[in-house]
Amino acid sequence: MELFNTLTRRKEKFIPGEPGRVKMYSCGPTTYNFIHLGNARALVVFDTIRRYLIYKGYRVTFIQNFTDIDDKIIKRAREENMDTIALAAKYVNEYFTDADALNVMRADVHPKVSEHLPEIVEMIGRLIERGIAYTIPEGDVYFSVRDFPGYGKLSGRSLDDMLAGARVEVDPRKRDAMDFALWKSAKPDEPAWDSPWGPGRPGWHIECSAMSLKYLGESFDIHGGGADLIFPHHENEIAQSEGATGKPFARYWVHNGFITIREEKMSKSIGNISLVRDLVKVFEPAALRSFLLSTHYRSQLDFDPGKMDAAVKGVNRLKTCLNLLEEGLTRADDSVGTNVDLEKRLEELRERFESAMDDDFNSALAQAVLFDLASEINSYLHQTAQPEQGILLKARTLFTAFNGVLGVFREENGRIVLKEEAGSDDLVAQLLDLIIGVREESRKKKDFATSDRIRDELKAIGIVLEDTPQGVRWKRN
RNA sequence: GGCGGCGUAGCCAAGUGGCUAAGGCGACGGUCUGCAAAACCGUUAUUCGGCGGUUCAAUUCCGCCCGCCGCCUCCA
Repeated sequence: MELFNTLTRRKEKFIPGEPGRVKMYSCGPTTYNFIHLGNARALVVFDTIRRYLIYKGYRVTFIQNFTDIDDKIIKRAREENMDTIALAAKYVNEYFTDADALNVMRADVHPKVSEHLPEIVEMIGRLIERGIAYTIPEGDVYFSVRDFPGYGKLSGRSLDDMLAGARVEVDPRKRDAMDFALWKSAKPDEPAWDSPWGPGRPGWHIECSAMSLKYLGESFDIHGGGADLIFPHHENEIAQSEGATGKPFARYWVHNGFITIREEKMSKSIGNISLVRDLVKVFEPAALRSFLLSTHYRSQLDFDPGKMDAAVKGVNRLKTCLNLLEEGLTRADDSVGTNVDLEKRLEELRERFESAMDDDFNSALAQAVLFDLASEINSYLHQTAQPEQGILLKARTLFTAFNGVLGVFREENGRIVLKEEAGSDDLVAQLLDLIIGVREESRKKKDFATSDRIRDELKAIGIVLEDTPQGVRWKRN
């Protein structure tokens, strides 16, 4: 298995620090709002990577933090006249609603900054002791980039380059313009925590260093996040962690590309931020997830409602296949001879899927294999009146295995579930049975005017009827 | 200014120094159907932005040019 490592800027063979075990950390959201499509991409990308590692048999420990202490939260809380912790807690809950909708697995631990102040303070103290952080009279603590030799190694730039291109006004209290805050002293009405340097709050970057250290140790395998985090966030994390422990931090750095909306950068000023909350009202999560995985994770991905059509249709094709497969199983026979040819092709599909994912998690190619599997299944079912049970079960197992990695469809007890919502289903089903029965009578009498009218009008309210040799099928559109 | 990416069929999107350039959507023809739908079968890039170079051979490597985009500031 190979993955692209931002640190070395090339694909590398993946060798975990401990055989059979993978420790990974991904930067989670700052909880001051609902998550948007860009957050969703990062979530889905790292969830898929994690799922594939599990598929490969690794024991994976996955940590994703919540930044629940932050300037943006303070600002938002003021606007809403809320307590910062309460506001952050609210959006942590909202986060789970959206992440669950996207079929993103929960992390093993979702640590919050607010619950790790002692660890953070401890780490800052260590950096001061080691002489790579310093305090100023106001109570702020800064990291001294000149005292950490490797600064810039992740983003591939030198301190001098950065200074030349710096656009921010330099705080004269810093020793170097690139020094960044580890601890910010509190202004009068800001939330504050005690520390040896006075009341204040942690800087943005130190939390990930402190929490990854606590849950994964000094060195771990994969650290991920959006490409925008490479600098300064991840660069600073490396400086803090390696500065404090003297050990190499994460071995592999994985970054996902950005999402644009209709070819435009997603930003507040353009006003084109797409919230997951709104998107799932329009598109089913399976289609969103399929869309997010239809491009390689490092590439930029353009979201356009029009482009979602292909994803929606594609997912429908997969769903139809799953339904045909289940139907095929009801008329399958276990006494028919084995289909050696198909069995061989299924095995080839598994190999193709794995080599796609082994190659820097090429989910676009992996999805193509899933579509090929659907074609194989449909084709077999089409040409076989009496399908063989064993091969169908194998095909279903394979489909489920692929889906288990891509996470397109929800699964319960190892089986894919397609029903999006329950509820009134029983009544709807009964009414439809009734209507379909009446329509069948018209069809028998060749009263096609009536039968077509029923079909057309059902279609208008979102119910599609399909007449098949196995009877009438209906589905919601 | 510094760093990086991209340009493959109508759209989205993989990919490879030489073997039929994946897959999805769309379109077209056929099978099935009372008609549809779904599914199946087939067609849809002699060609991979342009120009040069390396090579027996380049879409794939190198150079230049054109076009597009991202990061360098809070941001997934």
